[in-house]
Amino acid sequence: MGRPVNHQRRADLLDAAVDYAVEHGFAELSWRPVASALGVSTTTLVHHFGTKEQMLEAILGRLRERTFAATSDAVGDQPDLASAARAVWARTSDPRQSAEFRLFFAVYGRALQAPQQFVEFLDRVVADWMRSLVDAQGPGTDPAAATRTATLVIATIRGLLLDLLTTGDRDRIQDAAETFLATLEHDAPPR
Amino acid sequence: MGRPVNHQRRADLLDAAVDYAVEHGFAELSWRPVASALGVSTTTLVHHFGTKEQMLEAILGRLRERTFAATSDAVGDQPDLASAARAVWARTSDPRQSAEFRLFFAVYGRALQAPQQFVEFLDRVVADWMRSLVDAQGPGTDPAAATRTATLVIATIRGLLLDLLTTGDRDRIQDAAETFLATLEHDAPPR
DNA sequence: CTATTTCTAGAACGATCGTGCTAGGAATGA
DNA sequence: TCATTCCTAGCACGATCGTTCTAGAAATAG
Repeated sequence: MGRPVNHQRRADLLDAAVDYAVEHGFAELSWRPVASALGVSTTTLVHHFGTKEQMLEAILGRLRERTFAATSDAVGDQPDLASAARAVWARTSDPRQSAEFRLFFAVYGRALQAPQQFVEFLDRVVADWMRSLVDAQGPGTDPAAATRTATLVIATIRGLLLDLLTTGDRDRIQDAAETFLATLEHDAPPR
Repeated sequence: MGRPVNHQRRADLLDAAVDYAVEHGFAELSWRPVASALGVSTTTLVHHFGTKEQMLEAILGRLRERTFAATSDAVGDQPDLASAARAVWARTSDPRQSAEFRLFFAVYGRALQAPQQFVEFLDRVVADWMRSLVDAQGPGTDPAAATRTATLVIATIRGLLLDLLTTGDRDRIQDAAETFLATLEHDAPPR
């Protein structure tokens, strides 16, 4: 009985809030500016998200979904880890995603200083990728070697992405990425 | 004429402020709590640092000095890049420095979303290390290869450090680090 | 229609924010 | 000594913060 809950409304507001965060930065998220930009009142946001902490949680959860989905679905289509890593790097280094990754690292850095508040983000920001990249190496791979390689791929791609977002030296970083990807191709068959 | 400027006083306050930031996080830096923790008035901080933006700039500048100094001075003592990278990683992954590196990444993420405000940090956070690691490869190395290798070393170490600060899985990450360092040793002599 | 629940807005609360003003003690040169 | 400059503190200002309260419009079931 009564008016039914509109879940789509919350999802739309959340997506718009993430867009706002991508544009204006994670550090400057407060009810009033966000509400103003979204064309609603602060009360509306409070109604749908609860407290500000919960809104931040929702935003970074949605952001993690976005960034993971935007790059990980290419992994499944690749025959081996080297191809998968190459596909991930291609999508990761896409300039059209740079704003979203900037927000990603802003959230990441903040989460490292408030682990109890962003526990889910920290739990999944590495683990989701580990799972995906271990799977990409096939069931025949030695688990220890697969874990080692996946760890290295995640770290290198994120480190290179940090460099790219910092300096914008695409040529230099792409050169280094090629070198790394080449080692994956040569070492992929565990000899 | 008049009372001379006490530069040491500002330096001491700055160091204490960095300590506070390391402990309490970069996101929660405001005059009053910092002043209270340091046992001074907000007026004193304003007098020595000017605006809050200038204090943040001073803090992250000092932080970058600290983190760079704590790890880079080992580079000069090493005979080749592989040894240098190994020494850097050993210091970087030292648990006693984890709080400082957490702050480092918090600042880094925030800087990526406000590049004009943290321009000096972004200019130097990669460049200082590039210089140091290119030098470590000796004058005989091909410049392009040296740049490529230095880029990869910086990215990998920072990516692995991110993972370590996130998950704390020291064994897994150390294992991946060893693999990476081994490739440096085998490829170091440009054959 | 009525009853009930959701959605939205506006106003107001106390708290905290950065900053400016005022003023007095501390340390120097003349 | 006196004049000058630095250092420090207390206070107040306007702005913004997260949150709560009140109330009306919208959408459902009966």
